[in-house]
Amino acid sequence: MPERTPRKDAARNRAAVLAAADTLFTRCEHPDDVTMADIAAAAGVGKGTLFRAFGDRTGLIRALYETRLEPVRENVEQGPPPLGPATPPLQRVLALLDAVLCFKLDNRHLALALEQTGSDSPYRTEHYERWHAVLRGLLDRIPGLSGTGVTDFTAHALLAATRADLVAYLTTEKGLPRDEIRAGLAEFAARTLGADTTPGPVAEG
Amino acid sequence: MPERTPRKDAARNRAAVLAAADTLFTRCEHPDDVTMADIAAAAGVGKGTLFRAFGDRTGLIRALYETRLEPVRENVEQGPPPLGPATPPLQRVLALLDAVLCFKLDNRHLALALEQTGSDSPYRTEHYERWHAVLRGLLDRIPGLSGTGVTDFTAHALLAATRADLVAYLTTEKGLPRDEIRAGLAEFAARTLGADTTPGPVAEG
DNA sequence: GGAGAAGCGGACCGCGGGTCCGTATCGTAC
DNA sequence: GTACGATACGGACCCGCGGTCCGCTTCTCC
Repeated sequence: MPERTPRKDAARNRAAVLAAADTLFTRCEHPDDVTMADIAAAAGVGKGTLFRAFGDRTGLIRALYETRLEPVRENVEQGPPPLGPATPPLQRVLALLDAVLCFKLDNRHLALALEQTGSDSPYRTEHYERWHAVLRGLLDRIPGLSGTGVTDFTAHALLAATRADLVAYLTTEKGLPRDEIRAGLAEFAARTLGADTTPGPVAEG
Repeated sequence: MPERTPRKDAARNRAAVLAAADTLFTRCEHPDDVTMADIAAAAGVGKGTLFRAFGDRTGLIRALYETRLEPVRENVEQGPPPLGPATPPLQRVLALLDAVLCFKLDNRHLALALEQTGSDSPYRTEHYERWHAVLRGLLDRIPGLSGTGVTDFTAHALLAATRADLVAYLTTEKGLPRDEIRAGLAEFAARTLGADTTPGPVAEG
């Protein structure tokens, strides 16, 4: 439990690996194209180092994902409206979903890599539990939804609409432009929340 | 294009492999536990036969999935209400979603295996396109939704709420009972469709 | 600067998907 | 029934990837 501080070279290498993995996942066509050996080589590091630092492939991807996600998390937890806590529930739900969607659009390959890490459910992650808890809490505060006991499922369902492979499919296969997907999600969410449909343009976070 | 009929032993082996794979996937804890060699052994067949018949692992899983799904498809396309075509759109959407959900509950491991076939998007399948097309067609006929141009996304989003890994997570990790999930999905769907919430009990198909 | 802990790296391993080809079986023509 | 080409069989084999191991290097602390 003393949580001793890591050695200098270890910290440097860890950062190098994350950076290398980031660029590799960004450039690649499909997450499987990026092997652990590739990442090690790109980081100028041995494979052992990489596994020592992150445990396994899933651990590395998770760490990278969390790192990238950090700014969004911060914005949600203590940022200004419309993402921050001062926003009224309904608008904040919409803002949050849009933020998650945009994140997945911007980090398509990384999110894909994370979600399709075969042996490990994408739902068993810290950040998913976090999003779900926040979303559920907001839904409970929306009139007409609270107390029905289905806010839990609703939160899951809304997040499911931002799944990385769905996003990848809509953009890559179907060629849908970014804003069309955002508008689709926004209207879908608004509808399930009982808000009237106001499809006005959305500002980028 | 002549599509010559397969040899008798080939047909027999194909059936044996499908049957073996079915029981193995049903029994297993996680889809990855079932290897191609396992399936071949259980079917009393060489690995070569298996790959000759189905191309690759994905092909085998897809074939098995489609086979299992066939009755549901038939019911939707030409069965009696509430799944069949005679049902008014809104109710039929609900019935269809419930049918898909029940299918995934009943074939959890198989659906999981299919959806997490790494290198191949679960959206690029015949049956997904089919469900989506049907659903979208129904949504277009529901007053208050048609013409908005978002029925396409809505159909995707509704189907996303039935994703196999979400279902697996809710049942296995969260321990939610079957009917609670069905009720959750039903209410969620009803809400997005603008129907008032009538959480009455649902009959099993 | 010396000792010991912490970290490094890349040869190595096991396993699983996919291939290959000599052999067995089937369908058909006679 | 038999002979023969086409088709399918099967399991030894290959390859690539995630993950491990251990002799060597580098850091840290006194």
